[in-house]
Amino acid sequence: MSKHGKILVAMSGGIDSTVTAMMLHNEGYEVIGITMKTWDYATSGGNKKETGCCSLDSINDARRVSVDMGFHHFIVDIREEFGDYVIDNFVDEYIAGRTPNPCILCNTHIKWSSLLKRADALDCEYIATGHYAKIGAHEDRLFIKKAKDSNKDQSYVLWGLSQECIHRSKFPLGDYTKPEVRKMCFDWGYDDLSKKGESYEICFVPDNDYRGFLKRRVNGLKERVKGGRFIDKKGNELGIHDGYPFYTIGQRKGLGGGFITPKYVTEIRPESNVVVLGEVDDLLRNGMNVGRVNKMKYTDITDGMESVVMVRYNDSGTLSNLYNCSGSDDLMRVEFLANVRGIAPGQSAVFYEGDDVLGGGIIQVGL
RNA sequence: GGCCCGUUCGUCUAGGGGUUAGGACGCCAGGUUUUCAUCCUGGUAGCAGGGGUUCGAAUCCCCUACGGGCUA
Repeated sequence: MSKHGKILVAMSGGIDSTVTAMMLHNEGYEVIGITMKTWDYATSGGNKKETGCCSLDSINDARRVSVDMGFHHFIVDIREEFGDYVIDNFVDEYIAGRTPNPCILCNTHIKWSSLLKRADALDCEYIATGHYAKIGAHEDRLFIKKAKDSNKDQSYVLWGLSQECIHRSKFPLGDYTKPEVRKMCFDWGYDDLSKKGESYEICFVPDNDYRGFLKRRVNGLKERVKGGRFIDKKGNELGIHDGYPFYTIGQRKGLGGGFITPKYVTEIRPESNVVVLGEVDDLLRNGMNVGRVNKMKYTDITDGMESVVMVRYNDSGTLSNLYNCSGSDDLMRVEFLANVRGIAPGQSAVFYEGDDVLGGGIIQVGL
């Protein structure tokens, strides 16, 4: 039998997950591929693109690669829980005037739990994914660390993983750069795959038009919210917009012209269907409240602890002090040491200590 | 009814005889990006209309149209 036992690998059919599976196979694991069906792609058309987690033709691609490499392959249908949890939350958040990150919600509440459930059923101790991230240890705790390839680092999207999830996860790509992964893919004979581009749509919004998705999903939404007002911070009307759910804090494009400087969305008021526009500097905040905090490296974060905090994917991070909020153990206040632009409620905040993830949460409000 | 001033990309504007008519905002297209965004690069587009003067007119002159200001 295999040297290390069985491991369940989440496969999308793209470069990253394919190389992950091959690496583990070469290390002596018995690889079992698994692909999640999160959404009904039947009507989406034949778009051949890879994405970080799920893609349109992922199921067919993943199955083909698995069969080719001699792995068992399973498909898990999680459409029901995915729809109930991720998609409903996605819609509710926009209706509430916030900006959700469905991929993170899926990671922390759907993907890992259903993978682990399958791992148990298939007698696998570990699951593996193609995320660019590493795992570190501190005393008896494990935590996520930034990947070797800082350009591809995906530790940000993993802040919500529980200790149990991390203990049973492996991220083989964390020690490699994307070019190295591409080369491995090529060297192992998958030259077509190695040249594949990447795509970035939300898996359940294949045309990349989340506004259109919301309109189709929520009956009467388009008519109900259209004709709202753009105003400036003094209350002067600047124009008419399509409806508050179709904007996000910090957004610049799609606001119409006629201004001398670029305008940005600085505030969204769902109750009055008003979107406030302002200058770049109007987006600056010196702190924020973060809810649903998951602590990772340490069991506790002491008040005033320094951390570099990311407020969006690909944000370079800002040195900050962290404070607990009395009365709630999953609510924290972050004070930035330099002003930060575009704090969007609903997005994730992730706290770093060097490369190590201290924890993260959902932004409630900028201060 | 006399006498002045103004009209340049969709918008705000630079330019006052030889410019590929420059910039900003918008828009479009690429790039970055497992969310939404930001950001970077590139592109589209204009001299109100008609006559003159000149080798040459966005620029000088005249008329027309449309906007502002003193005066009967």
